[in-house]
Amino acid sequence: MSNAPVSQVDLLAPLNPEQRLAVTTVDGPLLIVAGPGSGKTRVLTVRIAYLIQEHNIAPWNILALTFTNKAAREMKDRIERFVGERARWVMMGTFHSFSARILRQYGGEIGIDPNFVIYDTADQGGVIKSVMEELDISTRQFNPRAILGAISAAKSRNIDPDIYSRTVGSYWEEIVARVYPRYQETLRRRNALDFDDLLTEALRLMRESDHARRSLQERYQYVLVDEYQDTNHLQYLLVKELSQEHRNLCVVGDPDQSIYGWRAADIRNILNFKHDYPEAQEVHLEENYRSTPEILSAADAVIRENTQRIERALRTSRSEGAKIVVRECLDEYYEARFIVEEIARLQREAGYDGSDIAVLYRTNAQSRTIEETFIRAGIPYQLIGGTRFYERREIKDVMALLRLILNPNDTLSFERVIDAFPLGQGIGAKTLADLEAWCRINDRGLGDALGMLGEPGGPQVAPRAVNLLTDVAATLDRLRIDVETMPLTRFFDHALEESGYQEHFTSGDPEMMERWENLLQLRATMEPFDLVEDENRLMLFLQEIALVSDQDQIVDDRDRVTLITLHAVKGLEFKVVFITGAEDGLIPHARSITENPEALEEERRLFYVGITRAEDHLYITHAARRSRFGYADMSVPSQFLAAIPPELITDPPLRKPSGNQSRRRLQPIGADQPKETPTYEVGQRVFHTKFGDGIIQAVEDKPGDQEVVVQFVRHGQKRLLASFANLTVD
DNA sequence: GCGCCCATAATTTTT
DNA sequence: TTATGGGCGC
Repeated sequence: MSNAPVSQVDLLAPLNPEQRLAVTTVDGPLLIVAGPGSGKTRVLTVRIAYLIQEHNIAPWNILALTFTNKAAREMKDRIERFVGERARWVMMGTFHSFSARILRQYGGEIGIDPNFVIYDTADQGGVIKSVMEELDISTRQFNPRAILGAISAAKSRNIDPDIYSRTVGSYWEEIVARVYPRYQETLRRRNALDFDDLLTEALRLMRESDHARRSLQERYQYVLVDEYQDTNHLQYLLVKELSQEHRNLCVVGDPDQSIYGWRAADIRNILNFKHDYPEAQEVHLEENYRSTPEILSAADAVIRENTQRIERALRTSRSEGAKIVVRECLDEYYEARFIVEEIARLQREAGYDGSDIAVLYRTNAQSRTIEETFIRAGIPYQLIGGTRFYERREIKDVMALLRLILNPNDTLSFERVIDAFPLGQGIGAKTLADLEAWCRINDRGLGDALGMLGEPGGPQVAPRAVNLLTDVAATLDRLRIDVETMPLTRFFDHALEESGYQEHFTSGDPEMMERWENLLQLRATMEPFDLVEDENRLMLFLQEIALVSDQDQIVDDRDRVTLITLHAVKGLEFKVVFITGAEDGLIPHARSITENPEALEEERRLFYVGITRAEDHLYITHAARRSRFGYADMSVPSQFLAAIPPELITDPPLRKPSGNQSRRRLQPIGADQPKETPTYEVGQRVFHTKFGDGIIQAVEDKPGDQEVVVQFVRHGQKRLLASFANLTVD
């Protein structure tokens, strides 16, 4: 790409007046309230290009914080199209990856070893459990996950263990107050930071290191924050610190799309922006380029029910489209089949690709039935989130080894390696507990413990264990030297060999072969790092893995339908969207119905986010009966559905007043499942709501269904699935 | 120290 | 219905 300057006119030409204002209001704090589909990403990218191009701001003086790394990457690509390679120097990333970056760079100034590892939720759970054990708190009586949640909530509000212990008001909080400080100490000894720590420590860095604060504040002349409605208090404080010097802070968000209150996102950050920055200007983007009027009106009708919001009027630039299909299904299997059949029809009749379609659900558990049905029907899909790739056992094992090589104090990874690798044969829980006890008493890391084995003052373990551990330590030390000299993928092979892990995969057992395939996939993600000359390539690799978001894992594949939660789908758009499980108890989730009204409003916003992802077609399905833990439970349609004006919803399937019962009619709850599909025969005269009158040319039996070929009077020949075609026999 | 078996809890949502 | 974890025997 050439660096030929693009004129201001070119940059701004495709923008509407509101968008233009959002781009050209350059100095001072700016709040952009961007409705769904209002071209927010375009505004952000043009704004950055504009700063570089028209205001001669150096790219490295611009910081843009996004919600996912994928969003950052895409924005960078788009900026590059405007300003060329210079775009690479814009600092872009998520709050977490940016924080990790500045901590690696300046962390030493506040006592953080730059080789820290990042602990994910599962790692955190492990630490909590071991701390609870140490404190003799029963993990059966107190749910470790709940304790972790309480600690995380405290951290997100910048409440440290000291402050927390002073505000304890219940027995439960007392338990948390005992675990919290020990948890933090354990992480520190292990040179590990959890997700929240990345933010708390980055903030501490800004506050406690004059050098870091000055460097960063001076550097970032322009700070942009996307999805501002979902930032938490820490992120708010961090942004405030970063933008202090130049005060060119531009935040973009939509209060109606705030859906992360449960993880301490504070909607007040955006609502109070003008209060916090009195000189701030405000621009609203209200023209929607994404959805049909039907979809936008439905979304608007739903969100209007919320009381805690700022009224606004969204406009659509699109012309009328299809009505919204709201469909009751007998149970989740019928729901999945309905989706499968409708997708087949859309692809056949409207030419949509799989990648134009998304199926949304409230809980990951719902994806299973849908997946199974898709597999049987041969519909390619990609599942986002759920049981994640990096949570598979073999992946976690190998990652533990890699992390241990980077950070000798990572006890958690060490324990996993000892348990899972032939290398650790003969070393048991007792020995590991002894090591940990020594670390705790002496306030030293695992690396020291292994180094002082057998020495006076060293860890007290059985003599046999000393020998075994010495061998392990020696192997790890050798690997730490090897990693310096080998490309990462070669090191991967080498480490698996040396640690004996490779042995698991020589049997030819199909399950093990599948696990091996997964490992090869992990190896493949390392390949780009082979080109990295930086001696920190292992660290960079591990960090990238630790901070991938669900959305980051989406691949571009024309054929594949996306299966994704309502939360993870934020910021994305699809031509066709199915919102499934629109039942009370799921959306809104049972947990939020009983809680405070604010939780219910957040659920409604979540539903709103789902609706507004759709461009052309929106389907909302709900089941009359759904199984939970193997029991079938009756469900009622989501209370949110009532808000959608009936005229936006398709008429119920056409039925003749007499005679042939339409098989599409919902069976009364509790009735037997309809076993037979109505049978169509060649030569029958039929009526289709869209194609009109026709005559059946051919019938092909399918499992549980029929495929019919119909010659329509006005629309020619169509091949239709009987269960979907909405055919009425004359 | 290791492996098997049975009881029991679990499903909100994620960086 | 599935995943985990504790208990127990070797």
